[in-house]
Amino acid sequence: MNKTKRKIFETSMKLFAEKGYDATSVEEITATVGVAKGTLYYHFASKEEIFNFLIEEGIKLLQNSIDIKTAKHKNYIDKIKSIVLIQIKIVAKYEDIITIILSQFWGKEERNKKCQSLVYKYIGQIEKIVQEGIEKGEIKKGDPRAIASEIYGLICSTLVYKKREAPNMDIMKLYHEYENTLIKGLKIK
Amino acid sequence: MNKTKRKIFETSMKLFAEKGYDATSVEEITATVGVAKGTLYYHFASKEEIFNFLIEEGIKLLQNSIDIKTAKHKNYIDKIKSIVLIQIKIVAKYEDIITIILSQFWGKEERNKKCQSLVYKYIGQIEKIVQEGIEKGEIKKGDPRAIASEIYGLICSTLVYKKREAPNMDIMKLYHEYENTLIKGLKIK
DNA sequence: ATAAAAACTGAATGGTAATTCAAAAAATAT
DNA sequence: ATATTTTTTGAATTACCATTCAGTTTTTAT
Repeated sequence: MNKTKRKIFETSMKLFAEKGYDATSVEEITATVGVAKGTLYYHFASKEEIFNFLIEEGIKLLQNSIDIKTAKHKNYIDKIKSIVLIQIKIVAKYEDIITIILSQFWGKEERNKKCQSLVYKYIGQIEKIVQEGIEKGEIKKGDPRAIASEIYGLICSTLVYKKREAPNMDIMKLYHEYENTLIKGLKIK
Repeated sequence: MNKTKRKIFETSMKLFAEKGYDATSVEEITATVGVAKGTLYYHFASKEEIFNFLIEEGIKLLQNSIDIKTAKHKNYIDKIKSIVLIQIKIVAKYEDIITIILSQFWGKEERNKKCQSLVYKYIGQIEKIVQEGIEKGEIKKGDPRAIASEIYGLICSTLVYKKREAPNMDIMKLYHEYENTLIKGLKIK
């Protein structure tokens, strides 16, 4: 990706997270980057295209991490543990992109739906792991859909915690809290 | 509240939830209700005022329920249980208002900040209960802030679950899932 | 029935925003 | 050095949108 294009992309991400998609104008993006409006339209077909680009990047982050890390573990509780930990790490590192996903997930506009389908795909992946874990008798019986939503909800919990609490929260401490509550409940006996 | 005013309020709520605040025009609100634009401005000073009204209503819903229900229980685990159950019920009943709170919580605009301060007040209330429960030795030791965020996060989990799964989800079934995971982890022993 | 207050109207105002495009500048190839 | 392609510019276009207000209709009180 071109240097200018990357700058436009990163600035958009920052502004979308701070002000929301609609409240961020193309004018403001280009003024912040220091280029003319036309330059943005040379690199991206529209404001919407920047958004789509962004969401795809964000979900890739989550999904790739899951694929790689969960494969390492044989035990299903360990797989879940690694998902929970990765989620916290991603929130800490890519706060802006996660903020955008969480704020744009709701609603029925085209933009929202794109976001939803990507998030659902992600939750589906968690669900599948939970499902298998239950089948193998490693995870306590329950509704995999509900459990997957609960695990995904920790992304929201973590971001709220971070925004409320501290810019430099203790990742491992938070992870152990989740391990002691939600994850403990998933274990058999 | 006047009949017309209520209609404007309810229509705004529905549209804000569906399309987001910025993407919903005053034109669209009044056209849906079937009144002239001026009527909206007779009842509300601005679009922003409708929003503030809405957020306050939403948080009152959560907060009043907590005040009433938690007071009924002496045991702290039971207090937490009742919060978790109320949250699910409120998401089921007032989906629109919760959608708006979850989508408008993020960001640094005036509107977002109003939302944040109200949500933080709500989480603070949960935190206080968790704190007391730990002090009395009824809840397992841990960071009350993290646990409170985790409990609040169940609102997000529930709404995601509802939007993904079913318009008429089984409230008690979902509650028992949360009871079996997160809440179980809070118990001593 | 009349006066006063409340509710409603919709055209006009002022502003902002996304997108286009013809021309200029910069980079690259010949 | 010249031609060609890529990148950048910013004024112009088109559209929409929140808010105002002078005037009208409806409701309420006397």
